[in-house]
Amino acid sequence: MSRAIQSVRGMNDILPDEGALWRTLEDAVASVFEAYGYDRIRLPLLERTELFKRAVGEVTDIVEKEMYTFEDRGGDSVSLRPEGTAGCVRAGIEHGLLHNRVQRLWYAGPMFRYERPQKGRYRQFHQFGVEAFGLTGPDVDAEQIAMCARLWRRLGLTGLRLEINSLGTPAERAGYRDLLVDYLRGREDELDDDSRRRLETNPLRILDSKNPAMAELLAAAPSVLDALGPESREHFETLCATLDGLGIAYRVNPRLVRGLDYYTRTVFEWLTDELGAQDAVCSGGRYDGLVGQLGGSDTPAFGFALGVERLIALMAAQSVPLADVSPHVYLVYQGEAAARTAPGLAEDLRDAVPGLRLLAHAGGGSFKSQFKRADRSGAAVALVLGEAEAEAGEARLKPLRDQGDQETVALADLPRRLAGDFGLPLADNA
RNA sequence: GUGGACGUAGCUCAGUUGGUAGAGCCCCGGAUUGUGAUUCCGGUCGUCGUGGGUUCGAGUCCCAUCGUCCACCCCA
Repeated sequence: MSRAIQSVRGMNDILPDEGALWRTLEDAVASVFEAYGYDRIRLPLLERTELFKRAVGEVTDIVEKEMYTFEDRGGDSVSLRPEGTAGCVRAGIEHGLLHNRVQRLWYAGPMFRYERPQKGRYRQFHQFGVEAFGLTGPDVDAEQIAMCARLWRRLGLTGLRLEINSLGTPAERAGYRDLLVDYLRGREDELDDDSRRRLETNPLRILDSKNPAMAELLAAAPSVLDALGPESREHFETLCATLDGLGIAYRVNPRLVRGLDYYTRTVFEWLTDELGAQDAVCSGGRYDGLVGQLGGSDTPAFGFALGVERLIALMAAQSVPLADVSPHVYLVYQGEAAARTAPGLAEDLRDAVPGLRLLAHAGGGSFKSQFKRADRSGAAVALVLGEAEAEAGEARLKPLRDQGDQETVALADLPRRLAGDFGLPLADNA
């Protein structure tokens, strides 16, 4: 026997056990996003490395040490996407989707980052992403935050906290950066090693350091919000007022910064304290400069991404109600006559009752083990077609979940009976 | 990349100062029971993550390696 091959580290199989969880989330996301008029776009997993360098930022950790980058056979440097916005903007520019018009898009799929795996953090992970282009005002900012809130309600999730902040225009942000660096330089001996390193590379990220020893130092640091110009300030204040009007609670966190370089003005994060260290399930913000930076005409934009594995974990932790994906009917058949009629019967029932989930299985072994299998399938009822029933043109119907009495039903009556039992419509010609 | 914990049957785990591998669940077969539940009996599955070393003898000690988990870091 040869050695079994394992999956690549940090790349997880999503087993059927989790099917209902994923399905519930996918359905909710699609319907909520569509309710706001967002259209789905499907994007490649692989892009030119240059795209991410320009979009995400050359000196970010993501680009410097977390991308799966390699040369393809033609010698071009390509990378597995570490996030979705860059590819979405690239596609929008390439196909003229963003030119002089408003565009609302969403996408879903796996992202790749070479990190050390831990709870809520994997090398292949999944995101739902939303991007709106061509809208300057804080109303889109509020719209997308409201979409998130609606999704939480729709899923039945509770305890998610919203934090918001504004980073200002690139110029304001740069000015603030200098202010912050000056402040921290003056206290360099109080900084921990990580912060001292980031002073050179990405000073804003020092603000969300988890080291409690830094808390006092950072509390006294200058705030981005004070560095905002009048227009950025008004944008932020209008956003806050809109959220108030919508009844969406939030906390202004002037130390909330994002790891990607392209954000301008509004940034936000939805946090939970039920998932350990990886506590952000959703985050995003405004990126008015990115489209121009990637070669398109200047176009304001706002977007966010949901971490699917984290939301799934939260849904499981909160025992949220799930879509039922188990079969309605488990059809067991045994004997020659039954074997002839059962496959046709199964097809006819699926035709006659659209939406009916029917699993058909040729019976081997005793009916006892048949019923066990039927039970395990999660089906609501067993439909038993033995030799005698097949001859007589009927079947035995037996509830599985609570052991009720079985009854005999004529095959001709089955469609109406099953449709009624499961609240499904009958096909027009049935 | 750094630190810590852990890797024994499909799953959850036990395995005592080193003496040739166990339980429960699951699964399969049977008995009982007028249903597939309960109860009872029987049965299958492991080169104890992998490779070295110490020893008469290692799941148990040592080294290496791979993997998992948690935290840092990073971020969804």
